[in-house]
Amino acid sequence: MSPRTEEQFEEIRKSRKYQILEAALEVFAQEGYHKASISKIATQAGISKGLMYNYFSSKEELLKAVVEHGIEGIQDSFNDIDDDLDTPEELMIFIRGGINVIRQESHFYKLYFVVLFQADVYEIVKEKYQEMVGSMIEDVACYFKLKGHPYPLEKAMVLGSLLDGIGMNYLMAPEMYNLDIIEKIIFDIFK
Amino acid sequence: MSPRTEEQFEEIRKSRKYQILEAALEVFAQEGYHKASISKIATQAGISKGLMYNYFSSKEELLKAVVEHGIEGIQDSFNDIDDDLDTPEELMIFIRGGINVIRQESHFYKLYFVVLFQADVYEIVKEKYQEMVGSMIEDVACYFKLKGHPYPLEKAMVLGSLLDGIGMNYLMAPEMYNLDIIEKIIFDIFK
Amino acid sequence: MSPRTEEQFEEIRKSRKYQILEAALEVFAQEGYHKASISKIATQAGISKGLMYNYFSSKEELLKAVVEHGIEGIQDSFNDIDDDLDTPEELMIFIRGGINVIRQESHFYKLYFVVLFQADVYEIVKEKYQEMVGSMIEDVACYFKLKGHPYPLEKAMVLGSLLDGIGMNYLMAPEMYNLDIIEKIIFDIFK
Amino acid sequence: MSPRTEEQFEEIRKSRKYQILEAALEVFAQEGYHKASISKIATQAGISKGLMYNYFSSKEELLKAVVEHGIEGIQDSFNDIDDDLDTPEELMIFIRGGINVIRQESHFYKLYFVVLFQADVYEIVKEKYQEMVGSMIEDVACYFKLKGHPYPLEKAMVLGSLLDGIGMNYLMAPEMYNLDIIEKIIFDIFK
DNA sequence: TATGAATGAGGCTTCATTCAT
DNA sequence: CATGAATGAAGCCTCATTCAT
Repeated sequence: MSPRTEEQFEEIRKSRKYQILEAALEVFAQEGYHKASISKIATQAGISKGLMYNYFSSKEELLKAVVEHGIEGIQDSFNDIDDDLDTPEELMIFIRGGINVIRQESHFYKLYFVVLFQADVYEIVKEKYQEMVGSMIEDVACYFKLKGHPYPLEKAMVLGSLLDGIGMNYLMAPEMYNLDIIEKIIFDIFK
Repeated sequence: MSPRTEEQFEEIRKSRKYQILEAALEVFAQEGYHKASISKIATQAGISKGLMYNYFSSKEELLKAVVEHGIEGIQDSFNDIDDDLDTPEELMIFIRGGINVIRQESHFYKLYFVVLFQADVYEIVKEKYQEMVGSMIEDVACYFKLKGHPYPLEKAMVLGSLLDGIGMNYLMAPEMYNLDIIEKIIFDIFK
Repeated sequence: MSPRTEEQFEEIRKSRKYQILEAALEVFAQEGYHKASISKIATQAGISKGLMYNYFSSKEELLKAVVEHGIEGIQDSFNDIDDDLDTPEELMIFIRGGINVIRQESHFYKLYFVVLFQADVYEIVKEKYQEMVGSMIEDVACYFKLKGHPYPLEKAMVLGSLLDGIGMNYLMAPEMYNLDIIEKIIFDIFK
Repeated sequence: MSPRTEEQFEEIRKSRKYQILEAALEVFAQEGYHKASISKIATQAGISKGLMYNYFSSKEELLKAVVEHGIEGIQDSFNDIDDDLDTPEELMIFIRGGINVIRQESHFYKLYFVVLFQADVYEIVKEKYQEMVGSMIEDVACYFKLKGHPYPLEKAMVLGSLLDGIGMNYLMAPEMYNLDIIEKIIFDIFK
């Protein structure tokens, strides 16, 4: 067997890292930052505690990486929509996108809330989050301004908050929230 | 000289208990259940760690008591409204009530979220919360049914979620949320 | 009401002290020295923790007093017998006395073992105990010497140990030990 | 350089575990369960407090393991005898075995008593002890039944109690108990 | 004399992190 | 690169003891 090339090592590292990030996302979301233990995350990722520290220098760094990783996922989900937001139809698509994130990225969404309300944890990832949220709100505010709404920014905030609230409650009791109907109601409100 | 009377002891206990509950509410809301330490809560309350256990038998019990204490506060805020919810005016009063809670009971509101997303912690106070939230949603659903809305329950959930979302975001960045304008927008939506 | 006389005070103190000693004996025997809490003993005695310290300056002092108190009880039980030990009949009476102590003073007997095997606790009351045990062994050894036994001291120790062992096991499972039959067997052995 | 093999890890764990069990046996026997601190046991074993929990999940589990460990030791001491108990010679061997346990496994013997009289502690290891004691008593009762004794079970209990009592007193003051002479006396009694 | 609030040391346990191999 | 043994700080909780009233 010839020794592995540098590229192969790089490949291994990348896939390991992904493995760890996925495991960490799940555990953080399930248990919260402080309750989640490195040990459990390592087990979930199928590696040893020691190896974790080869990839992430501390629990905090791991969380930061998980959040970055998750934001990328969210942004991918929104990417097709984000571009333009001019017509009501596009707003509907945006809203539907938001609700789909709730449906599909529930792990990350949960982490989002878990992290948001853990002051010391939030500090760690504040910047990344605000960047993500800010740009979305801005886009939507643009739309409402275009439509002549007197308080476009606040209206956008209301929409954003509504989606957050739906997501939050849906995560708590998915069986009670019929997202299809709720989507219709939201359409009806913001059309 | 002479020993304290029973009333004196009761007085001491009552005021200490209040003192601890307030401190705990603040620290739990700030730090989350797991990060908040009994030690810190005791310091915040100006007492020794040991004394905490003279009033609450465990951290869990303390949390339960804090939540109960907080719910009482909330219910006081809503007291005048709870009764009937028939006219749009009454719904407006209800919404204003919700927003006032966000404004005034921000500690409890934060605790509400902090607890909601920590599965193991939520388990501790599930019952108390569900009772509070359930009855409110029901009242609002009744209103929408009365008004002939096709999905009254879901509509009520949307309103509830919106208030939750507003509360959440307001807590994260109060300086960015103009609650007066937002109140108007919500009125406009649900009138 | 005329103020209480000094004698009355003395009377109260004595009866309180007795009350505490009885409660402590029970709790110590039930829970062991380290597990037993002053709080529990006080409750059992029907007084406050603080008052305990008016009568006994520390937990250790309390234990010492309990043991002294208990030894007095045991010695009373043996008093009628101890005097002379010359005939087999008298030995029988002695043995029966020992077994009756097991039957009747089980609290103290239990404390005896509990204390005996708690090195630091034993240190506290070593002297008292050894004094009590030593004098009994001596008496019995005298008897066996009189009877011409080659190792009277050891024989006495065997009898003493047997009674201790019976007591120990009886306390662990009284329902399994038929003391009447066992008494007969012992008689048979040492007659 | 290269990572440890699984066998190396196993070796480490086995020897550490033994080290801890020995230390724990000594400290538990010396101090009793409640007084013995994990801290002290760890120090005695020459390891850190934290490491203890890598091997035993709690103080209770540690005690259980220590008792099991001790019972194995005892059973080794009795191994040659256990089989049959038919002739007086075999009973003598049994008795000698019991006395040798007193002599050689004094730590465990002391633990036996320490645990026996701490109700809550006894509860932890009840099963293990009862199994050990029960089978011994049974064997001896069988012997006395064979010999036509009217109360074989009680006679066996008397022998068991005698050994317990000897053990107890020997542990309290080994210098005063000449086990060789006592052995002879016991032989003489039960022959 | 009598109470129980208050303290603080110490015990059990968890867990992020380090390190020898 | 990979493992898990090992450490130590920190957290929850208990309890003997003190003290104001």
